[in-house]
Amino acid sequence: MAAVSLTPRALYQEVAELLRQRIFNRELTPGSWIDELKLAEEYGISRTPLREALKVLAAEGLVTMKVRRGAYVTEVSERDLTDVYHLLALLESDAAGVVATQASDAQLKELQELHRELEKSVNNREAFFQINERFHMRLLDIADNRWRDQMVADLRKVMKLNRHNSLLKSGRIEESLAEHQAILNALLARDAKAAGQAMQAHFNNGLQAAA
Amino acid sequence: MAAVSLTPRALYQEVAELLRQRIFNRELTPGSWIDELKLAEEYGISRTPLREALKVLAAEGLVTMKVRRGAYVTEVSERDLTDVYHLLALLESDAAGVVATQASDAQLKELQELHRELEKSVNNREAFFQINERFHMRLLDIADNRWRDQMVADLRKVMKLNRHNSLLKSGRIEESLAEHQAILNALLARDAKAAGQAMQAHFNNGLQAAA
DNA sequence: ATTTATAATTATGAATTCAGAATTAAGAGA
DNA sequence: TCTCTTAATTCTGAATTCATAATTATAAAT
Repeated sequence: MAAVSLTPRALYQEVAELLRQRIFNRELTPGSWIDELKLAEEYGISRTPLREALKVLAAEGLVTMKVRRGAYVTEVSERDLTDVYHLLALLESDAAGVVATQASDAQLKELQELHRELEKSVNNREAFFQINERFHMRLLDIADNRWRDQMVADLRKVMKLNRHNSLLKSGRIEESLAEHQAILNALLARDAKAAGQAMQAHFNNGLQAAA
Repeated sequence: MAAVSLTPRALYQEVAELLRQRIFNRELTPGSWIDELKLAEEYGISRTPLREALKVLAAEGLVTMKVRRGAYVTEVSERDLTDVYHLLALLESDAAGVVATQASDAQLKELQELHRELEKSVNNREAFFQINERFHMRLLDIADNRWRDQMVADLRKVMKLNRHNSLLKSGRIEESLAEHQAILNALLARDAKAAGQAMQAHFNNGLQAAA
């Protein structure tokens, strides 16, 4: 049985994804030059789709194009990280507020269920991290604004450029869980303001822990 | 004297800008197919840089790529406009809060000066519109977060896809001026919360007027 | 040995060419 | 006349080729 993709992506998109992974894995490090010829040969493709992929990554901010000098992996400063984190907090807090007022009871139940799973995985850092991610994603999903989703996705990519991108330090699991509880409580109470504030607090604590 | 650009942009960027203009001018209307061959010939270039430009526009959301079917000007629904407007309000309100706390006195003076110019142009719709734009831009500039600037720029491009993108209906000039006064007052008082709320109110009124 | 000028190499940017998918047109049969 | 099949055409996606800018290497001169 052939494994044909259900929605066949264009080659340049596949390549863009491969490059993203290499950037996040630090195989391609911030500031380093991207050798088109080498990569094209490595992937067994021509430079054309590779160059198209680079343009997409440039639009995402992962790569910086210099005229007649090629593409470089973007270097993010501490300042950039602070700025991006600020925006993520803003967007997700807003999403929490929206969810508090507009989510269906069933959707809130879903989040409640995710939170229960989160509680069960306090002793498994990896699982906790994953479920935490799913909670945030599901919240955004319920808030249902594709433009915000796109922005959050892009900002998260930029965060991942940083070496210390783990917003969840090991010692923070207990605190993080408590903060999630506060968010959930506000959502269940359908208190938009409290939900936004709880999410903002969650992010503020995360940043302090990361610094 | 040759008019050589100081920072020579790549051809695909020039083309991207030309296409943006054509999209905003509704020469290329939402939903319509973009004929690569015709445009390349029209601009006297090959399809290569044109296709790269299309990928950039796709990343911006102005254009939608369909595999093996080419590029289409993105159609924005009423829902999209509401969602985008919501985010613009969120981002600019946040910027106002930041400016209230972090701007220098000189920077606040600048905004005050812009507001005075705004007051002087209540009888000139076009001038009012332009100065209004400058006020918002300068505010974002002072808030000084390049990632937010990029997001706002992209969101504004999407808003411009809509036929009724004038956020400033003729009858709204007086109200708009009053709202700006409220924003400025909060900034001068260095009241971040009030500044954010005033900006939010400004946007809320704008949307109602546009609907 | 160091510096400057020139040649060779390398890499980007863009045009051209090629392969194949999608669409349209043409034609055969009911 | 209408429908289904097949051929021709068109267009996208990708490889290849070409021109030139940028860099590196070489050589000459002081």
